[in-house]
Amino acid sequence: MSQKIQPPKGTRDFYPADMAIQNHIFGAWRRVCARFGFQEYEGPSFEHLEMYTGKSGDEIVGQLYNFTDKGGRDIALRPEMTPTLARLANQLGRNLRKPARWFSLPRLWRYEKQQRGRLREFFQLNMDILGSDNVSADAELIAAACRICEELGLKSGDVVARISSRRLISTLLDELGCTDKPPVYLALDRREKLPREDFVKGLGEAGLTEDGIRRLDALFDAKSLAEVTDLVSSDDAKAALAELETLFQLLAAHGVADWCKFDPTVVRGLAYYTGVVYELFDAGRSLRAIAGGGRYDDLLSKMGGERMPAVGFGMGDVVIAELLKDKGLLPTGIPGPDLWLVSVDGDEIRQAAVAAKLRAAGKEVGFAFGGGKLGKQMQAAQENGAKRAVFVGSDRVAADQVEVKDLATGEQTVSTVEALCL
RNA sequence: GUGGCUGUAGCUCAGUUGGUUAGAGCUCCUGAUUGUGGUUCAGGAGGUCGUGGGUUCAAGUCCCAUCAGCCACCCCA
Repeated sequence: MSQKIQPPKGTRDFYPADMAIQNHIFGAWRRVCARFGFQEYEGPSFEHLEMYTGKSGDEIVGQLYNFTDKGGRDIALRPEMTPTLARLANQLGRNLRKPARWFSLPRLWRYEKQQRGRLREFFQLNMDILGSDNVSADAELIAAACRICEELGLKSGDVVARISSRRLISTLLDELGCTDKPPVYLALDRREKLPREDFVKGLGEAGLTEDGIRRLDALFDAKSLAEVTDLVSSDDAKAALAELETLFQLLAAHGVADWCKFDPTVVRGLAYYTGVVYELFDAGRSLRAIAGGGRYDDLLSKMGGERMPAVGFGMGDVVIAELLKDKGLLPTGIPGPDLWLVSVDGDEIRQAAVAAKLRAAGKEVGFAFGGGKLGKQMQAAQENGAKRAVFVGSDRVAADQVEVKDLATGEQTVSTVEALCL
């Protein structure tokens, strides 16, 4: 047993039953994307290493699967899709029809220690809208993320989209005289984890006064947008707040208000977010984030293109599958053919001919090789997930007839191959 | 990268204070059922106890290392 080669750490094997689950999730992703008018794109599964180091610095290399190819090029398996998307968009330049609504289902790789909901190889739905400043685009994506959860059988009480705004925090920090924002974002992101004094100290070093820290606390403790109104005074901050209010009106119009909640503590560690940010979690918070995203208006220009407002989110396949499993919402068994031929007289020539005729008519047909006892053939029909058994070569019916048994109900009827082709 | 827990048949697990041929359920195979599956009954196959080393008269049971899994931290694109 130990001699057998195991799959590499953090990877998964997909047996038919696993693929059925995978296809269940992918199917929901594709259906909702289609309903929202998104178009699918793809890119290479590996890119130049600098595409990732340029954005996040060299320490990112520790989390990449990278290598030098035979031509001496530094290559990395893609750990995320957004840089590839940005590259594609920048290549198109002005030929990109805006706003573009694009989605992709990339397989991604990250060299990380695996845990529940986090593997080294996984899939992630990416939905992005390029070229729209409008908050309607933000709403569109949040609504899509909620609809995907719904499509998979989850209820609004199972999942909550926690929504905040980088812009709101940023403009408030301007008001408070903050000179160095990135460290503040980091501190805010860990507000619940850091000891209080470290939190206060960190903010103080970033130029915040005691009064400023008090106002930040008030923002982070706010349970609704209304509570924030009194906390902001600058025009910029008021505009950011108004944008959030519009967002929630739009989300209500989309019919996903029950799924969404204003939560100022959502900051997201990623530096490139500039506006609305959100994360979807299971209500019990027992798992990692199901999805996360936001507005990143400056990213494409930073990657060498022209300014291009953009919004997007990513939803991994691992966490959502865990949640569906916990909720008992995963399909069981393997998908089988509609029909399973059972040869009564052992005439495999005739069986093959019947199968060919049915298949030509578009029917799904399987059968056991080499015939065998009817009990065995019936068992094979069941094990292969067939819905109906078709007895071919029965002497109980006319030569051109077959007996058809519904495996779920046990009901058996007489028919003909021609009738089954319809 | 740091810390903790775990690793026994294909799967889920039980194995007393270290002591004769390592157990159960499920799965699988065969038969009851030579024209019909899912139920039931009977029988059978399948582990040297993750791997390597050490302690001991004796180790699945103790110690070390290593690999793998789980959990937390870190990180989270």
